[in-house]
Amino acid sequence: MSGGTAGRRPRRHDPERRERLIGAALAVIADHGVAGTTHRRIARAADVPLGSMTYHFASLEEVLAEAFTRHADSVARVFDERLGAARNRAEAVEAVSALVSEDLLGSQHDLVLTVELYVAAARNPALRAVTQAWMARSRRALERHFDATTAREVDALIEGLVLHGALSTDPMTSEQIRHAVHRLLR
Amino acid sequence: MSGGTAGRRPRRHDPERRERLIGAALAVIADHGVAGTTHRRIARAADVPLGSMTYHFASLEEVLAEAFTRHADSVARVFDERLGAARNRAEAVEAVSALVSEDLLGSQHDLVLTVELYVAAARNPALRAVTQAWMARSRRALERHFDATTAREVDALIEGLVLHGALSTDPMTSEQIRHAVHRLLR
DNA sequence: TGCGGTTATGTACTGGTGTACATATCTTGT
DNA sequence: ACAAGATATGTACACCAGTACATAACCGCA
Repeated sequence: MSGGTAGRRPRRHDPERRERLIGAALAVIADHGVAGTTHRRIARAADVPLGSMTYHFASLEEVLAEAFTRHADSVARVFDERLGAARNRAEAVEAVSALVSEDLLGSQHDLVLTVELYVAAARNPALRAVTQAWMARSRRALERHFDATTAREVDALIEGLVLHGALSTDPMTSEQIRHAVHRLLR
Repeated sequence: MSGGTAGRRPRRHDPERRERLIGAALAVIADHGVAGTTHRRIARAADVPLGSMTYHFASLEEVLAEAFTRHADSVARVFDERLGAARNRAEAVEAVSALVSEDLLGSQHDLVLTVELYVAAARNPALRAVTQAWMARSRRALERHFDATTAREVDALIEGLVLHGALSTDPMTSEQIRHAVHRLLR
């Protein structure tokens, strides 16, 4: 209908295209998984020609690394904010509950990205560095309110609750999550 | 050296080849991830010709489904045994600790397989059924000793401890794991 | 023993992939 | 205004994947 034998498409002035591409990559990963993420799919999602990918990124691995780095950063920022706002231990416990049920479990998009990152990191050293930096940052945020041992344990519980929520057809309610967090930290 | 222009290789009588292929598939998944799992790689790992794959399985998806089903079964069996042997709540708590630090975190092979299953399940309904049956079975085993709410919470904690252990360069010790489990179940 | 169907094997085919690269067009600094 | 370099675009190529299928060898059974 619209295209047919489309001629050369008009060149677009598009600074920050690289950033847009990273965003498109995250969308594709969320939709199709790392396994289903290709140069062509990302390009289509961002509405740019294939060649634009190879111009802006040296390899597909580089795209993935940048995309996951951005994802981890954005989740970590929320983590920091939630816990930074807490003024005492009770508020911190509440912050963790809210973090899990509202932020982490709230968006199926982010949920899937996180799990995809986990498995990709298991095999890619660059991505493993990303997850480790992220874990360290989370723990540091938790240690503003809890001792090191406790921080580590809560971190593991959070991880489990998230994963459980991502996979179960019958995910836990906010109340159940709050109950679990309180129970560990009581 | 050995092959050159190898002629037709002698046909082998090999009942249970199908089962062997499933085992080979698990090895390949552990080594290369689901993304890096191909008919050819599995065939090479099991030392059978490519055509044998398409004879025994209708599709690669079918191979994955059968492989993960076997994996989940074998992990669930250990789960059942550990908790079945516990005679009271204290022993059950100890069983969970041992389960995590010895069985679940013991083998890098199984660990990787589990994470790979998680992400594959996020996108493949057949595999999602596998994980859900597995989750249900775990919870049932836990409910032999704990009420439903507690069972669910422990299940999540286990999941988190395992994932944490799979990704961290600095995994928790058996003592730390025991401490975390006791803390939730105290 | 011979026959039928099950199992095994090699190979061809189509499609999609990452990447390289020649070309075209724009922005920016002078 | 103009050159130079940065950015954009289309296309080609080599490679590897899943799958289909024709052929061959074997087992079990009458």
